[in-house]
Amino acid sequence: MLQLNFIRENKDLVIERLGVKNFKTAKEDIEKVLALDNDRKSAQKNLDDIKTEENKLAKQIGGLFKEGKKSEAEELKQKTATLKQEEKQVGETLAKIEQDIRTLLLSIPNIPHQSVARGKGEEDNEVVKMIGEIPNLPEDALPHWELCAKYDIIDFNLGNKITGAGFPVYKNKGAKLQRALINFFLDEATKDGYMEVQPPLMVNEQSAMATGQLPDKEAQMYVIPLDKFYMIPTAEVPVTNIFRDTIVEEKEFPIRRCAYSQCFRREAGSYGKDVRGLNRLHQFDKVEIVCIDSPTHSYEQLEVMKEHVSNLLKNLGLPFRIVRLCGGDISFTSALTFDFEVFSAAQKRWLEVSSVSNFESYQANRLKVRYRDKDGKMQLCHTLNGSALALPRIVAALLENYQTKDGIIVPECLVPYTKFNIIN
RNA sequence: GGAGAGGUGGGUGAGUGGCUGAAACCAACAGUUUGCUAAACUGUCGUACCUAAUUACGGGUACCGGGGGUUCGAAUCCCCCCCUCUCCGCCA
Repeated sequence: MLQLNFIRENKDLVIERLGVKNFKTAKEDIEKVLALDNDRKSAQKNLDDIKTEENKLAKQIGGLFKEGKKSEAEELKQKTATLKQEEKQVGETLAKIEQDIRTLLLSIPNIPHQSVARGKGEEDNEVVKMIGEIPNLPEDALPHWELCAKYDIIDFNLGNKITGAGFPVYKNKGAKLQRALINFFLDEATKDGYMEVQPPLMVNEQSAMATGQLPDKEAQMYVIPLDKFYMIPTAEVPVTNIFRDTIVEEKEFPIRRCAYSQCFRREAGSYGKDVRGLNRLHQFDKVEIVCIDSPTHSYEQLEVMKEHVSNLLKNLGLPFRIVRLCGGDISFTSALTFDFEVFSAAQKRWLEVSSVSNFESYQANRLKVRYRDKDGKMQLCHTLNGSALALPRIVAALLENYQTKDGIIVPECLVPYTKFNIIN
């Protein structure tokens, strides 16, 4: 969430920038939260004064008891009764105000970076780069779901039986290809300085809150009701939460982590061609990279991460484009996001395979990840993350783009991992 | 799942109702000493919020796993929850 002090000092900017995100109630909400904060301050002062008085009296009473002046002590005790009542009242008022502030702050999205343009949605995103050649496939080229059946490498019907739609079973070379991609991505991330971690696949409420999945995206997660756990929609959640409530050293920057995890998403409201085959699944594999750095260096890190993702796609030989998300499409918690989309040549569609974002201090404020700056002051860190990469759509593009009449050619960089160079 | 023990500042660890925001030690930082290193000595050494002030000397409040209670007063007593350890049970 946004820092209240920042909002107070940059009120107009915040309102203007929230407008870019099409956040309708920006002006009211910001004014309301500042008004509530003023109320909070006076209530706080009030409460502190009452407590000061109580503390003084308590000391006096203690002293009187020691001197054996019982009756005087009893007299003072009477005085504390009214104070305690006041304290209770003011305390309740304060607690309510604080709760209101928190609820309101949680409902206000992050403000977008200066480079983020206004826009309604996907259609207003800006393509900033396009790399690679779009392959010329013959007219009878098959979409990946048909290739999966033809070579018996991914079985959607089997998954339907075992669990339901969106939970495919990978078989034979399909399963091996998955494993190869995961290892390739992890090795590349390690080479670029990301320490590998294996996080839990379920998280508690606090973790989901800290990275911003809760409260507003609860419907996108699978919930384990008995234990109040959430299946992770991305490794971003557990990996970023590694740093929750910690103070890191400036000399540790940039902190880089990578993790392979399976991701679980309910994808409520998706339909049609979007969910065909591997295009949108409820369970999928992904390697995630996470970075934590100081506010002065976070945007450099964003570039470094974009470079990492670009290199992966270049190695795989997939044509891709980098898209800067507009205000209408960027996520609630992000300040700046670049999507990477590969061209899936048989479907003739661009598929999002990575999303690289700088959250600035928005997540860090909930996470309480801080560092001490040069003046010894506590500062919130900036957090960033990106997919590197999400598997299913990569697989879809690989299958479609590399299909030949003899089978599907495996890109060179993967052969050391798959130990085969064609799927037939 | 059952029984017991325990959770204190960056770390170790003292503290069972007021003199404890918290001893001591270690680490860290600054300084003195020194040809250099080490040692020794001196000082600093939590966070958040409120308030005063305004670029610097303050005052107050809260926080000893989390929440609630008893009390004039709680790290200390009581209740609930979470976590860790030991033993038993179960199990990959």
